[in-house]
Amino acid sequence: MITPQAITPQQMQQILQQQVLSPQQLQLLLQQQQALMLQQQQLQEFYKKQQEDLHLQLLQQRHAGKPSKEQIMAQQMAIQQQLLSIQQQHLLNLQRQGLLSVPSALTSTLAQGLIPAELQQLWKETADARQEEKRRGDKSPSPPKTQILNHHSSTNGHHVHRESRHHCRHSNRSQGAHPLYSHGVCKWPGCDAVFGDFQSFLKHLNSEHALDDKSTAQCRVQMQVVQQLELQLAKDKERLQAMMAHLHVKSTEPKPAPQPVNLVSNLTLAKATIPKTSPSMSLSQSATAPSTPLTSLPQMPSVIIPTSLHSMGPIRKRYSDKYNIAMDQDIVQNKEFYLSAEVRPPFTYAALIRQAILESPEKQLTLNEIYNWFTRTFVYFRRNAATWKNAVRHNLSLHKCFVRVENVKGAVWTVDELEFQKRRPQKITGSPLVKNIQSSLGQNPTLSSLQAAMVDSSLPLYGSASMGASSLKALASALHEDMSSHDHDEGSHSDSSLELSPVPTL
DNA sequence: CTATGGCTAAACAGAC
DNA sequence: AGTCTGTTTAGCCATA
Repeated sequence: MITPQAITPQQMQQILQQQVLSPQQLQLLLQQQQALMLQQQQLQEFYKKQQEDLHLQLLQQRHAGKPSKEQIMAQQMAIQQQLLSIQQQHLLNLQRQGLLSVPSALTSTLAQGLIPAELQQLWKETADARQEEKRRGDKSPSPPKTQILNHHSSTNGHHVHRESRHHCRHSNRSQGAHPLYSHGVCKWPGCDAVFGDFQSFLKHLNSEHALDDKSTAQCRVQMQVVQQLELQLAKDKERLQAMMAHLHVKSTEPKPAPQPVNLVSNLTLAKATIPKTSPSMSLSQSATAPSTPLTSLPQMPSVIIPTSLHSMGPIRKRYSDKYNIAMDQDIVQNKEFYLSAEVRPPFTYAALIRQAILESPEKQLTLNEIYNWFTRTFVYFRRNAATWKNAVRHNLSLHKCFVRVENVKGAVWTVDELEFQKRRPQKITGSPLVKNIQSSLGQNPTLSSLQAAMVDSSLPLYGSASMGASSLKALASALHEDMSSHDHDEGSHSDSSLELSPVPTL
């Protein structure tokens, strides 16, 4: 996911730490980010609506006659293209709004930390964008885009600038052509100061938004926003290409595999709670219940980080024991996933064995029943039986927490919970999210792209707008962290992942 | 660097 | 004899 272009929240935080900014200034930046997120949400809503419309049309078609698969695909592609247009437009808006005043101000000295090459590139991009826009304005404005943008013009937020775009284009010639000035309002991010005439605006711009720490920081943030959006745009373009390619090369439609609910966040959540002694839900109970889409679980964040893949070999990081709430929730919630994907569950054998035993009505199982639980619950354990069965036996013998009880029918295994809790807790340090991604990508370089794709595909179909919002939210969260004290604990690292917006199921 | 935990492999024994 | 169950040891790796 993270390309060299993208800057992680941690890096962002680092950048911001170089600045001397007051909490108020940071607050301003945060507000700005939130406003941008709002815009992302608008995009998302619009897209969702398009999907709903499409769905409605499909239903009608179904009633009317046979649905044409080609038509559906074509419609989906049309929507994808519309989305791309919106994103492109959005990018242009952002570039113009947040960055165009920079060049004049920066000719004197470069702000600390800003690489000249970076700025040059930035200027070039913004200049290109401006030229592009001008050219388009001089010729004919593309009607579909305007239409699309008007589609959600009723939303609030002080960064809604679709109308101003129009206004700009017409008023630019007469009123000094400043993209930061529209409708008598200063369009510098987070400013919104009102001016009667263009001259007073210019005065304001030079005094309030001169080259200082604050403006530089805002500029940086805007750069990040633009970068994120560009990334997103690139991704959506790629997706569109894939869709088009798919339509040309008709292959068998791959069945979307169930995706795991974010385990990392679960664990983080679990850290703040007392370890439970019994499972909250038994697997047998959930087995009879109709399977619900995982994304519909309201309390669950939607970031999905698979820890290993089929034939990836053993993973070394196991989330063990202390996090058994997370564990049984993970197993229950990702039941379908574990049953369809040959993914090794990220728990130790000991934890799994305990889970198996505790799920049984009598809280005791024979060795064979434990085996059965493993194969029943995880596809992964339907292969290499000799290996994992040996490991199960080995664990049963090795750990004092497993107690063998002689029965009339033979022997059963039980769990000594006290002994189990005594075991040394596993600490998860740093940001679990990042660490997890890093470790999983780093373990097998040859599979990194596959894994990246897996992480990527965990995002909802067409959920690109929400993705943009997520990254922005992470950005905002980084800002937020910077505003609060720096002595955050382990748990706070996952805040951004926890706050990621739930994505719509299409 | 050391200790510890976890996984895999394997040898071995006893029961069935 | 072959399989299952259970115990133990050893080596490797990752992490604290």
